[in-house]
Amino acid sequence: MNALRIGELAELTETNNETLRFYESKGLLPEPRRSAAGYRLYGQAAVDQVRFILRAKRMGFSLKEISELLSLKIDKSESTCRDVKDVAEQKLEVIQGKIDELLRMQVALQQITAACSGGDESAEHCSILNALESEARIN
Amino acid sequence: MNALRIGELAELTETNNETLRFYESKGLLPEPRRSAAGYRLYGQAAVDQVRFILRAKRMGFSLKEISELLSLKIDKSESTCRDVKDVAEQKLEVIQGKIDELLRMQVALQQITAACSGGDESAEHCSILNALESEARIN
DNA sequence: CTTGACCTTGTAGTAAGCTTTAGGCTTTAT
DNA sequence: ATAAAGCCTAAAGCTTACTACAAGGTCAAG
Repeated sequence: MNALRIGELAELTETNNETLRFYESKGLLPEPRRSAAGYRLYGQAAVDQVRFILRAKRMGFSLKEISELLSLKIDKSESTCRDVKDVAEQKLEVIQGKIDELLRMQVALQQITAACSGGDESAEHCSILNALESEARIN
Repeated sequence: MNALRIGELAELTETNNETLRFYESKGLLPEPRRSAAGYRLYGQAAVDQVRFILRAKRMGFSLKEISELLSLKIDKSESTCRDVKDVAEQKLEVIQGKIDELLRMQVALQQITAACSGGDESAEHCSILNALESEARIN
């Protein structure tokens, strides 16, 4: 018997009932079959699909993008490998841009914190504040 | 006379009037002086501060985090050099965490896109979809 | 002296991604 | 048998970061 109720699915996938119902309402999860009492009953496919959604989310895909990915998955035979790769490569570019900017800010902050004594004296002349205040470009 | 009106500040910083007023309302920008008619008038400091905000935002800091960064700048005499350095170091940790997370996402996506032919064939066997679908941990 | 661009305030709307609340059945454990 | 735990729906609420009115005042050009 592998019929899961929503709470069990939630636990297995480390989400919660409300989020699962929300995903269903957004079309990210198909409407499951119901018990006599109207309880949602899920099988393994639902577990897989929720995990798919969560993995994609961790990759930085929005729910909208995920439903695009899911429709590629469903339409498998309709879409090409190229379609799928394009979506992923676009994501990679965005990620690279964010990394670059963070690295630049990191270097800048490291430089100014290195120049700071970090002592008990008033921050009046603290080099970090001076650096943030001044025109001195941080990147 | 380097007094800028809000539209000029917006243009210089590539934002818009509404966003600048919104930032002011959130305390990210100080209340500027006003002309006789009540128009906001800004100087160079405002240009710098808006650019600071936008840079920090591009780095992935939320507006709330940015206002913390800015408060370092403002509380000068209240705090010691150490206080300031502590906050800056905390921010560095946040930055490092974001970088790490993005790097993990990047590696995972690179691996699966590398394995994908990206060709015109049906996505039936696309390795990206398989990777996302399968139990196989991507990160 | 009026047209149009630009400014003011305040309020409301938007989008994403949930979370909470309310009121009411169902199932399970004691 | 009854109470706790779990499920149901519908709708409202929340947070972030804007964006868009509405109704009006100001200013430079022609």
